[in-house]
Amino acid sequence: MNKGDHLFLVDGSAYIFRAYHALPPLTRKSDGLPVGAVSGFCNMLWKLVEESRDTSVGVAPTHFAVIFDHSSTTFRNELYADYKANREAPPEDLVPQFALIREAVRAFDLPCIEKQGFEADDLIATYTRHAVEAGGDVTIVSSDKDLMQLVGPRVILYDQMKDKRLGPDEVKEKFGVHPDKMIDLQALVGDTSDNVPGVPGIGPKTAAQLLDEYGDLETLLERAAEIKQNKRRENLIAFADQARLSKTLVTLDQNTPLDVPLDDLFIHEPDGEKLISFLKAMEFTSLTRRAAAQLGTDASEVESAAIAVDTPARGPDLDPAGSAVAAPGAGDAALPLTPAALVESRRAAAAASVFDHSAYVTIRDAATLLAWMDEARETGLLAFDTEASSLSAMKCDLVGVSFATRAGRAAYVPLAHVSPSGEADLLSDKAVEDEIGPQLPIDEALAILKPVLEDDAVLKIGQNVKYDYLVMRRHGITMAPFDDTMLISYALDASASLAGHGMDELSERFLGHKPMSYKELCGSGKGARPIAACAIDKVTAYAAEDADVTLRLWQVLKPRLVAEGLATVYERLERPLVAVLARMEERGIKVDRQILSRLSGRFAQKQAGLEAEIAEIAGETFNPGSPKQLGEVLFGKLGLPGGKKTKSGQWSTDVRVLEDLAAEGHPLPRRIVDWRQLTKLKGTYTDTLPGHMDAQGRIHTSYSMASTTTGRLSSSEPNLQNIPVRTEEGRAIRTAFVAPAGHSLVSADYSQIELRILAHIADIPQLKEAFREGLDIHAMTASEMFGVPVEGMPSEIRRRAKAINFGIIYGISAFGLANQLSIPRDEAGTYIKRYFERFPGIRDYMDSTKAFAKEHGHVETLFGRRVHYPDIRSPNASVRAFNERAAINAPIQGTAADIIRRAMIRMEPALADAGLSARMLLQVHDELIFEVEDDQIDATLPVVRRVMEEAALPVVQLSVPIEVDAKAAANWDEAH
DNA sequence: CGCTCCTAACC
DNA sequence: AGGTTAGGAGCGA
Repeated sequence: MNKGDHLFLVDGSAYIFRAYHALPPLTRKSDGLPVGAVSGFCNMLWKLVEESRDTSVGVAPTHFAVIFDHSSTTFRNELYADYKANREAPPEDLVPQFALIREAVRAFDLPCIEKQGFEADDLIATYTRHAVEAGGDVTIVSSDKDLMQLVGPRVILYDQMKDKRLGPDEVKEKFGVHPDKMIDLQALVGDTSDNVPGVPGIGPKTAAQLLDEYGDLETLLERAAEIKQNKRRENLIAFADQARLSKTLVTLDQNTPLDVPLDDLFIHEPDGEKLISFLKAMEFTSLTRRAAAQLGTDASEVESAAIAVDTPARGPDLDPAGSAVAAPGAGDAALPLTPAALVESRRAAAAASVFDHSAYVTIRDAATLLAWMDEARETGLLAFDTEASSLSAMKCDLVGVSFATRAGRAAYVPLAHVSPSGEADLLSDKAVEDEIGPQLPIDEALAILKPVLEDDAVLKIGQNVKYDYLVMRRHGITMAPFDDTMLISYALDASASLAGHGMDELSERFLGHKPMSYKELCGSGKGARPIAACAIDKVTAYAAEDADVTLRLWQVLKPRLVAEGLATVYERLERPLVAVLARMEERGIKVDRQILSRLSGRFAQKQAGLEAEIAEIAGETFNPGSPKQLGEVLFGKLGLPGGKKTKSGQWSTDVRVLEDLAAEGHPLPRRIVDWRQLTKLKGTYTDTLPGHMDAQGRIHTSYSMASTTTGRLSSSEPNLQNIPVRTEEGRAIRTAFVAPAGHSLVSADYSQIELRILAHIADIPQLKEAFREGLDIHAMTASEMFGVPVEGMPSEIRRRAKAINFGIIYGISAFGLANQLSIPRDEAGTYIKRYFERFPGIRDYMDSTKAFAKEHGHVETLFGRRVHYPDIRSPNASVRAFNERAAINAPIQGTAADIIRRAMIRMEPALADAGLSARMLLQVHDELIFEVEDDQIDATLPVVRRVMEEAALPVVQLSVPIEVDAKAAANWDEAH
């Protein structure tokens, strides 16, 4: 190659996929051979060759090569096993075309280059380097951003589809960095399609900005501590090595050994006959005609080539019917069936999962649905998932259901899909059916599903079953029995550092597979469409995949319960609660709209008054809701002494700061505090709750069983576990929670449950004694610590002791206690020391819990619930300390959570046995709320109290009494 | 539009 | 200081 020569390098593999996806699927030759991608490839290549002859556009090539990936594993996999790990297997009908495409390149008389163990990109990089060193120019035909790093004064990238040429300036414009910084940029951003990790939270824009500021990746990583934004700084520090690894992954190898030297890529005149004969064999008539005309060959005189195609035999891991994950019974039978062996075989099988969307079935008639239900009866298993119009189980409409009977075998039944064109109202039913195909009438489909969903002999498997359970209940079906993969995962792996138990996450973790996302299906933001208006074949792929994933997750996770000794936790504390919570959510609690609206009005008035005063005092109108603006007014304009700063360096304006300022006599902070409280009450409660009411005036919260680490429930949409109680104005909101005529609300709450549990677990004689005698526990603590008699104790002393008691439960620190009591840290330290002297059992408990957690990586409640704290071994002292405190708290908080769960599970049968109609509505961690017929109140209270007080029995007999206060009243405020 | 930060409601 | 959910501000894509 000489100066002035021009090398064209075609990224053949990228070309193939573009050709495949650009063309309608399943283009076949007359004998059935799929050739769609070959056709697209030939057309693109032909066009490229034609264009490149036209010297008016660019420089005509003197050298030319088409370069392919050879194998899926390269040297990069040695650096990083997961490289390209989430690449899906190529579509089935594309596989036989790979060989044909290489044939095509040869027919064009062009060099066809690939090399074992190297990616096409590395070969391209190496040829590019050789060409540039020889003084030539290079055009790389590809749009892959991985190749941008090669762009330079003599090297451009050509996107043939878009007819765009990218030189250094265009790269800079597109990515914000020059090509020589592309590698650093890619290392930061990562690449999901190649599974290059990058740094989380850094996208192309941020990366470009950071590189612009710091110059290059290494400098950036070294100086990461200077970055202002919290999350960004932490990620850059935590993932620095990951960024460096990413950099080596994305850096192309320019020194690949070449089997074909650069000079051999010299172009020569194509052999017309060879090309025409190939094109004829492929039955590409129009391209044959064009090529014949251009090359001056008479196509009719050329014999069609004999093309031998080997369709590779499908390996077992490509079998969509799913030997990938063994069906229970079949694949497992040969194993020694110890729990651990079963777990291991399932884990290995699941990790090798292959998903094939094209194997999923859309069911549009009764006969097919019946046949699937027969299959479920045979296997005794049915993974089941409902698709509905929203995430709110109590409000949504059913759109379709999907299920799987074994790994890889899954189907979707569309039930209420509408026209994607969005003209549902204008179209007749007939027109809709013509557009989207027939759907089983919803009643007919549910009638077929019902006997199986209610069949004792068929285990239903779901992910977050409570949702599906509720949706089906609203259609008259009560699912049973069932397993819930989310709850199994929660019982197994509840952890502070591992994120969650959502299906996508579990799938990636256990199956190594990223399922189609809801966004991918329906879009997001403005472009989002309801699932009912999405193309049914896409919904089939999505929904059936969910059922398939759920089934496979169950196969991996369920055996772990026994192997890890958590079956009891799952079966006694998790699974039975699903239906209990579902019924509570279904019932909802009655709310008086009038009371809320009156409160809103009152709050609004006060709020307006305060706003006027605030503006008056500040001498300007500003938004008191903006901590930023408020900080400027208080500490800038008014020059008040600023105290704390927040993590991001702003002045803190939280209650504590404002209260302190108010104590110093300035009128503004007090009003801000009041304004904030009113705004909170109004915005979060009185204004918002009415929007959650149904036509009957009831609010149905949704409980999450798997979103806390400790075993507590959480409540959302709306959160009914944080309804105000502390202040009088806040409590007024509780008066709006009422019972219907002839009924009252009963509130029953455990008294000091966590402290009692602490007294039991840590075995503290004085505490246990005090609880047995029914003494004031905080006063007793104060008396022990400060030597003050309980009689006539100043309230401040008791307050401090109370804070310490709570602090102990929270895994006390001098810092935290000092903060809570607004006292110096050394004083708080002295308190803690004295506490430990008085109650040495507490220190022993804390030390042994920490030691246990460090050794095992988890702690346990009295009922065996496990909470994992892997980070308790962190080298970072503050991370470690945080995990230690959490590990101390978890057995206490978690045991309390277990106890109330047990009470809830036993409550309904106990009430029924007593012939009572009381209905459990809400749970607020240590409190249960019921709706009770007025004439049954006296009979109900003792039953409720007894079930709650005896909930730990017979598994655990606490050495302190458990006490429950229960009261009936017209509204929640008075009952509490 | 979506994310982070700050604040605040609860046990 | 342990465990949560929610709303508004502010910012960047």
